[in-house]
Amino acid sequence: MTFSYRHPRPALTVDCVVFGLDGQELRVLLIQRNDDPHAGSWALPGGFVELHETLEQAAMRELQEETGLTRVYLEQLYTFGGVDRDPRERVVSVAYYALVKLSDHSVQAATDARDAAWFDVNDLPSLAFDHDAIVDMALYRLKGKVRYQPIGFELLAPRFTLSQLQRMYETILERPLDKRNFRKKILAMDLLVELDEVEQDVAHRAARLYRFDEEKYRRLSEAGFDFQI
Amino acid sequence: MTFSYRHPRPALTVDCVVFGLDGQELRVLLIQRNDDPHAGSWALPGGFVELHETLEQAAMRELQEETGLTRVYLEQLYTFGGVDRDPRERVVSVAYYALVKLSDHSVQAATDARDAAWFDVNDLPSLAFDHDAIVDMALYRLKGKVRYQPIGFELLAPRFTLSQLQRMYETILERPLDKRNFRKKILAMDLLVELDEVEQDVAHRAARLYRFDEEKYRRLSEAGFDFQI
DNA sequence: CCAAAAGTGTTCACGGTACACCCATGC
DNA sequence: GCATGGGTGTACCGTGAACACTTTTGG
Repeated sequence: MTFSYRHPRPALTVDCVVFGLDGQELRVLLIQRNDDPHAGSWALPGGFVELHETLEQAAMRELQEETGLTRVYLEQLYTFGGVDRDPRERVVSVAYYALVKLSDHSVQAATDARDAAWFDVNDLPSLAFDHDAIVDMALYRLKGKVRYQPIGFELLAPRFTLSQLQRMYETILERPLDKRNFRKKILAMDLLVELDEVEQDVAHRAARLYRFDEEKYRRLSEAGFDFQI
Repeated sequence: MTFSYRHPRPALTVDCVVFGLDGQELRVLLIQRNDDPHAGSWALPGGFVELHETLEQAAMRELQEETGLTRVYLEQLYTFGGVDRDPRERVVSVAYYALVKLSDHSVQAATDARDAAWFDVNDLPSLAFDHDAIVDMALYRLKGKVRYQPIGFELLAPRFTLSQLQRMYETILERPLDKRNFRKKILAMDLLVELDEVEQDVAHRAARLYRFDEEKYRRLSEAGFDFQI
């Protein structure tokens, strides 16, 4: 079966840059291509947009199919429309970036998938198509956005220590932050809820756990509050 | 002649939100649709992406064809992929926003075009498709971006007074700025070149003219300088 | 001489930054 | 008892915000 149109059309795809935080490293989830072009190369998960689904739904579906991931934080990044992005034909791709909690078991499974793997963002293989440029832009966006929107929490477990939170910012921003100033500032925003729990199984004084109060953040930001690291 | 594909494809279009500054008003350029759907409605200029052109080239071409505009500042905004955006079939649209100098003669011509007109951004007719949402997002982006990137100059004549510059920011940000603080801050950035000219034909003390030093801005921002209003 | 906008400095409050030591825990 | 990170306060400085009068020019 074929589909005919009066004018030629570009193919439309979505591609996802999935970020995860592994200790002190920011990682990106890549899949290994089975088919040409670029068979064997690493590439971003993604695929063709179906007629019945929105772009975001397409991105979610491809992530699920190719990496097993569900319920990730997803945000549109940019649409790449270079004429020669794909050697076969004209393909326009709407790129998304996603933030996932590597503490989730669902992600652990994907990590073991034979054709999907996490790579240190500073040590990526060269990627198929223009996917290097897409990753670069995603990283740039993440670095910018994490400072004035509380999206970084999407990379952490629901309960975290202040040190983990600080390490997350240091990793993404690629610069050290002062411990006392960081705690003063983040606690002054009054968006963290101090839990009655501490870290377990650490070989030193156990740190207090906190969670991010999303509900309160929503209320405050509607009232004009500006998150800022 | 028809074009056939093994899988169905969404149509791909570009739409442009063109902003211009007319004294104290921020305006948007709209065109009146000749054909159904929404014949007679006002809509954003835009149209189908051809295979041989990039998305940005498509946006430029449509602007030229429908409004006569050339050499505008153009930036990708967002890609709208709702399933029912267009009643005829699935259409995905890459939206751009543009900033133009209403002082340009080329723009004056477009203003007179029988089916293109400038509207006060706070008094728009209801628009075809989801174009209201596109304008809303463009406005939101403009308000955010103008504060930390010197794109506002794209709305002014090449030579401008400090009062005109301040009015531009007040119009976009929709809040008054303090004259002395504004001048102190903008001059401290040292990105304006004081010209040996003053305003002409005004019924009061003539103001000094300045121009924006793009070259210097480029150099400084590569060195990490942050523009900020 | 009057109307209209141009042009110009100082003070204060607040937030960012720099900086070092004691504490709790597990081994 | 020692190694490891957890947890805490103060002083200084620079930037943002508030604020009012004199000057220039054309009509």
